[in-house]
Amino acid sequence: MSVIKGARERARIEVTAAIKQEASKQLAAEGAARLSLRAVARELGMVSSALYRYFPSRDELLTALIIDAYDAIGAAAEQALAGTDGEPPADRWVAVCRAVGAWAVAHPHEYALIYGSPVPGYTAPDDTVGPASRAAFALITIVRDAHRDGLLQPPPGRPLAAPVRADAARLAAEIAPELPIPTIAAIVAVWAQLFGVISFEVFGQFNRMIDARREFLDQAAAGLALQIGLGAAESPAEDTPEGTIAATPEDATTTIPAPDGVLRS
Amino acid sequence: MSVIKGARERARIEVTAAIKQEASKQLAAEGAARLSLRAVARELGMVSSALYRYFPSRDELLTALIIDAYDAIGAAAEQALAGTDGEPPADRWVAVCRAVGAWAVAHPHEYALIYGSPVPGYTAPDDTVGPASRAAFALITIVRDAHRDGLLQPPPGRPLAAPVRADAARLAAEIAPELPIPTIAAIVAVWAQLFGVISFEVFGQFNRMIDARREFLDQAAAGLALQIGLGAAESPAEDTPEGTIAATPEDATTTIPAPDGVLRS
DNA sequence: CAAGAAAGAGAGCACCGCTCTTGCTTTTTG
DNA sequence: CAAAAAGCAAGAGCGGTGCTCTCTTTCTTG
Repeated sequence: MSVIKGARERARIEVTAAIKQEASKQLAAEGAARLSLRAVARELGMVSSALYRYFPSRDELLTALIIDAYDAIGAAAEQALAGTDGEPPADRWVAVCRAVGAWAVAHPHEYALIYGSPVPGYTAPDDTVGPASRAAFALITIVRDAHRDGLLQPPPGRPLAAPVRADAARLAAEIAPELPIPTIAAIVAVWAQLFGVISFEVFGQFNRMIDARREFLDQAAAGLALQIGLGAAESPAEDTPEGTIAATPEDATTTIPAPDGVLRS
Repeated sequence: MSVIKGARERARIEVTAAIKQEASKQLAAEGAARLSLRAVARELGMVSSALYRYFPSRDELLTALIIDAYDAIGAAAEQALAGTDGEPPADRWVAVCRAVGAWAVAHPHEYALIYGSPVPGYTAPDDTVGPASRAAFALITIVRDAHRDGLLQPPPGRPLAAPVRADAARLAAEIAPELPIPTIAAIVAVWAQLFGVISFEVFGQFNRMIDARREFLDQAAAGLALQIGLGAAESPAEDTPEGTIAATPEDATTTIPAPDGVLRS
């Protein structure tokens, strides 16, 4: 099936990739609102109508970029996860949260595309749900591992209301049957909350409030771990040595271009 | 100063209001992306260029709508707060969170305008910061009251990293000097987390996961209260009677129009 | 009342997404 | 192998957008 079929097919693949790449470039530079089919075509030296041979509409192009973005943030999460195999669950959790946050800050427009405001009522095409859950699965893996190793405490807080419990039970059956129901509910809540913090950071809601963005996210992530029951290890003094958490070297390119117009969102 | 100055001035005020109202209507119906100056002008029976006598650009119009939205969600929070005077802090907290969430669900496009994705790097014009903080102040009021009444516990979790502590201390001096620094930091984190949950709900990220939206938000809100140190009252059994929290009658119009195109965001 | 400021109307510019038709090339098929 | 089919680029064009400029009318004010 995956044999090369001929010059035409190969060309199609290449052109499609080029379009996606140029679109991705413009997305990163200017944001989804300013992404223009005509501009992409112009940059590629083709006429705009030719582009419709490859993507039936602008929305379809953006959907492709959405999938890429989900994949990228998922890959960032998985990569961070992979580097933390033996560590205590809370540390692994914070590491993955930090990786996700760093990706978001480094790719604000892509992040906005997937965790910003879509048209409400829009249900994502099924192609997106797979890539979309990669990041979530990375976090779930930590919890499952902790559970396997007997390091998972029950989440704090009042018992679940019945409908929430029902939802969580259904979810548990799908993704992690061995985990306690309250833990599942806590994961979902904490997952949303993590993206609340990241969104506020990326979207500038912390602007005149928090300067120490990285440290703040770490702090919040640690709090979220606690909420799931990924308690600090037995020796809380050793838990998170300041130097490790608060000052990682790879600061990289967190500066954002800061375009002109506000909105058009 | 506020004396009426003449027919012209009065007309200007009225026309400005009419424009804002029509724009608001289109925003609610179609979303910010589809809000068009020309359409607003058309609906008002004027020509599009005339509209520029009142708003110098589309962005300015949207900024006005942003302020309105902040005011509306702030008013919703304050109104919910006002009805909970004698109640235990955790209950008040949940009530305000629920009011904010209900407003967001009822006005998804307006919510997206203020808590969705702006252009990153955009710093809001100073006109917006006042209205923007109304909702936050409502939540802070609960914490201050709890503190005054001796009902505030220190927030759980590890001690603050130094830079976070510095940010929180600066914030504390501005808004609530009597509160402990860790509490301030916890409020900021929890505030962001709350909007994470609400955003996931409004933007459909919970779509195939959580059906019991309202109960889930209550559950999450209760957890957030815990994180601030607004512990459950002394009698945890009486804490949140199922009927009160889980099933409020006013379900109202939570249905979202669900437009066609996905994105254009 | 006349000068000046404010407001509306209209034309026009440079974009946008998208469609349709027209030629040309590659692939498939009789 | 030639003919038919399918894929592709190009161009023109449609209706829409935000925004600017000029011209005329209307109201305010010295």
